[in-house]
Amino acid sequence: MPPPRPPAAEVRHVDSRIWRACAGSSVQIPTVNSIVYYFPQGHVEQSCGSTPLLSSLVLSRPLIPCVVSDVHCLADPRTDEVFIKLFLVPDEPSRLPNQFLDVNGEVEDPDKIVSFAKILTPSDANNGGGFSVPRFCADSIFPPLDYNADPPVQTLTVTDIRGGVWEFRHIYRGTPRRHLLTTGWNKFVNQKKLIAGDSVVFMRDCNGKMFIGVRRALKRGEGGGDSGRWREPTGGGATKGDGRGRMTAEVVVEVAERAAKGLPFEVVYYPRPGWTDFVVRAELVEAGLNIYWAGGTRVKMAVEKEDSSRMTCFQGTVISGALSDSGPWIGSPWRMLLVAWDEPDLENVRRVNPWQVEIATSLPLQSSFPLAKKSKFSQESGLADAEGEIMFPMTGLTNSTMRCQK
Amino acid sequence: MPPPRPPAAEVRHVDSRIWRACAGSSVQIPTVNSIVYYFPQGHVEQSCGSTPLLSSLVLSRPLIPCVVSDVHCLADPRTDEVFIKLFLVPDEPSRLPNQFLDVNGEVEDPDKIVSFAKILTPSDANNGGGFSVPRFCADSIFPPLDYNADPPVQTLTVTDIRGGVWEFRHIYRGTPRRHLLTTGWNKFVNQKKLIAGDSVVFMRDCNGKMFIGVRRALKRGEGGGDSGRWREPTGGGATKGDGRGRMTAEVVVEVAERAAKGLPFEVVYYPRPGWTDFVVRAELVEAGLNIYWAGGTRVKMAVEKEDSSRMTCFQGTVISGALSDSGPWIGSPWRMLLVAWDEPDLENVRRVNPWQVEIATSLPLQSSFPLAKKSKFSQESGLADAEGEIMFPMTGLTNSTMRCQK
DNA sequence: TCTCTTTGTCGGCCTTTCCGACAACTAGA
DNA sequence: TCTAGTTGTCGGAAAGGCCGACAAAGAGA
Repeated sequence: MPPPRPPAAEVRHVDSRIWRACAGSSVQIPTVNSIVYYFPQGHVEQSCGSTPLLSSLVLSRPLIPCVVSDVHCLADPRTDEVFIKLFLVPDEPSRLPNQFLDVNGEVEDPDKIVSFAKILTPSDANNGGGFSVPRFCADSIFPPLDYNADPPVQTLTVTDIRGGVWEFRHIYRGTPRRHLLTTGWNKFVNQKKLIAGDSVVFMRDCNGKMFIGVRRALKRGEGGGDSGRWREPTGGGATKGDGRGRMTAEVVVEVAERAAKGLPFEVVYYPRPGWTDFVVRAELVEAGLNIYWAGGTRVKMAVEKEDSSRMTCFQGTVISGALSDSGPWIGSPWRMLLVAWDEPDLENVRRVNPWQVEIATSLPLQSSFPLAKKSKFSQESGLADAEGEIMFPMTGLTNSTMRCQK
Repeated sequence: MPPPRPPAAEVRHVDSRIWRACAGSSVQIPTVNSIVYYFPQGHVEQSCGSTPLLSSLVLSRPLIPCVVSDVHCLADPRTDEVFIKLFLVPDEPSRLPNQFLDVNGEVEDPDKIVSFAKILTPSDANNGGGFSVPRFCADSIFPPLDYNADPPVQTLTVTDIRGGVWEFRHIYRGTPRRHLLTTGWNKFVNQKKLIAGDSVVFMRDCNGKMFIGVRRALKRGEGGGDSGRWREPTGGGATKGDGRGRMTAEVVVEVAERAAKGLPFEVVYYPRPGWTDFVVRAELVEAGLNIYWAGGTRVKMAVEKEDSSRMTCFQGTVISGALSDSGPWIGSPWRMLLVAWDEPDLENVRRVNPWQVEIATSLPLQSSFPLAKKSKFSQESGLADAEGEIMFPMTGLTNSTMRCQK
């Protein structure tokens, strides 16, 4: 087989199903012509550099209804990170068709892509060449092994987000038996410059063709707190930070100005775990704002457990829930809820958006929060505190199960 | 960079300059609309299987003038071997434009490709991963090394004939210092299934872009004699023979019949070292046939030294030189010359074509046979005896120098 | 809390490949 | 024939990578 081809230097358009699987099943892609709200305040949170100076016009419009005129699913040609570019036209909300694609929705997609993500352990990323394949991944994504063979082994041919083809030897061995990727894995790790804490996503489409994507872990300094259990404790050569995924303050100012003036504009969104989306489906926002968030209201929110790959539903109590009446953004609903979480780990994520939480019912939690509704909360499953610092990562195993703790 | 891509299964069209460098600088590509002679007798020599039975029509036309209507420079998708497909229309010779492309011609091509071929030693092909780079190759083809570094080292990015990209680490080290390819080389050898005796061709175009091609050594049983100094003495797993490059007797019969009837036809020619071309520029043939080859005429011919990569010019004396007056091909000029070579190694290549030799002058040999005229003899630099058996390989170093021995 | 399953990590060992040393060979004087 | 330069081959050494063993962590009872 021929050797590596030089990667195309330009940004690459990605199949939206592959894109969604790479971004994580919790990310939603707005559909063209749907109605959304753009929150310049949330946009500013994700900018890098000094806090931008915004005009009074922008500050007077904390949420701007828009029609989505186009959606580009893209991948960074250098890092393989997926991101999305939204083309938005400010508009008065009207009841046009308003829907989000939803990979976990009730409507079964015949072209559905199954996927599985795993955070790389140090053994996966650093040691001489192996990847421990979780059983569920081997069973649900990889082609069936011949377990009569000794040892059972196969070669996987997998396409990455740039169209590059990789081969991995998949073997089932050891005592106790486990699935491993050996030959070819090390090359992939080195080529993609993966380190412990990054994730890989294995995907399989309806034809059995396999794909692989990567998700970079958050870097130190880019978000608050240590972003993963395997992240290097200090940045001794492990920091790869480059500001990617952050827009400059200047760009945000320009975008917010255009939006406030009613001019068409574009925004780029990197589906980083822990980043709160600043373009949200109008329906969802309105539902959140129609609720009177009295102090003492019990709420729940789906997040990642810090030391786990599973999604967990935390509960808390609303302390206050009124529109901002001070600071630059008077009347803004952005992070209007102040919540006291039952879980002490969440103490520094007390300010959230109303559409990120759901009122906790007294019904059994499992049934009031079925798996099929996971996506309802997924787009805001990352949290940030009032300073926009990220508190914990969404490590995003796509096989994550939703469970609400008592 | 992305990993191996599966090779395209179809035959690949190749840039004619790359093609020429891979085939060896001694091979000429006829140009479209040029006049050539087709020799069915030479075509038969290269067929495999039983000797085909030819009609009296074919036998009565040992050389057929044709116009070249199209030329396809191609590469075998499996072996990377280059070959050429000629589309020929039988015609009476007329003085149309008649020229051959000539890479070594006097006219300097601004897009010229420089190339260097080397026969793989066992160390190059078998051992763990190294390739000894001849100094001339490193100096003339590779980008300049920084000899201040210790050791001087660079990574070469090289495109193969299928468009696949390979990387080789090029290092200058050891005592005494020499150029080596290390990392990446072994993968290339394994991928291309190269063995000692095969050749690789390094090329560089005017933009500095590098290419690599392979030339398979002749296999035992496919040609006469041992075809190389490093070829395995017996076929213990080393034989890769598959008849490739040989047409079946049936195909040759069909082609020859069409040609004799004046119908357009196609021929495929593999530029294997040692194979005599059976489609020859008309001008060259006519010049050869216009000479009266009296017994005793001293002639010289450029061939490969058996134990060397250099081209050498051998001398001999014509014993007889008349058109065939017996056998099936009455009146054929094919291999009409019987020569007694000064060099005993050539004893079993006594029958050659008139256009393969040149009358030896008494002038100093070097000056009567300048480098610029090498190509004049290049298309017949391989030899075959009366049975069409190949006597010695044209190992084809493209930097070969021409020297006539005393 | 106990047990069973899953999977992260380690040291051992085998394979690959990188290296300088040496010697064979060639070209030129 | 001699000499200087080039390059093929070898064995040692280092690195890479595959392996089972063990144990830690997690899930379910």
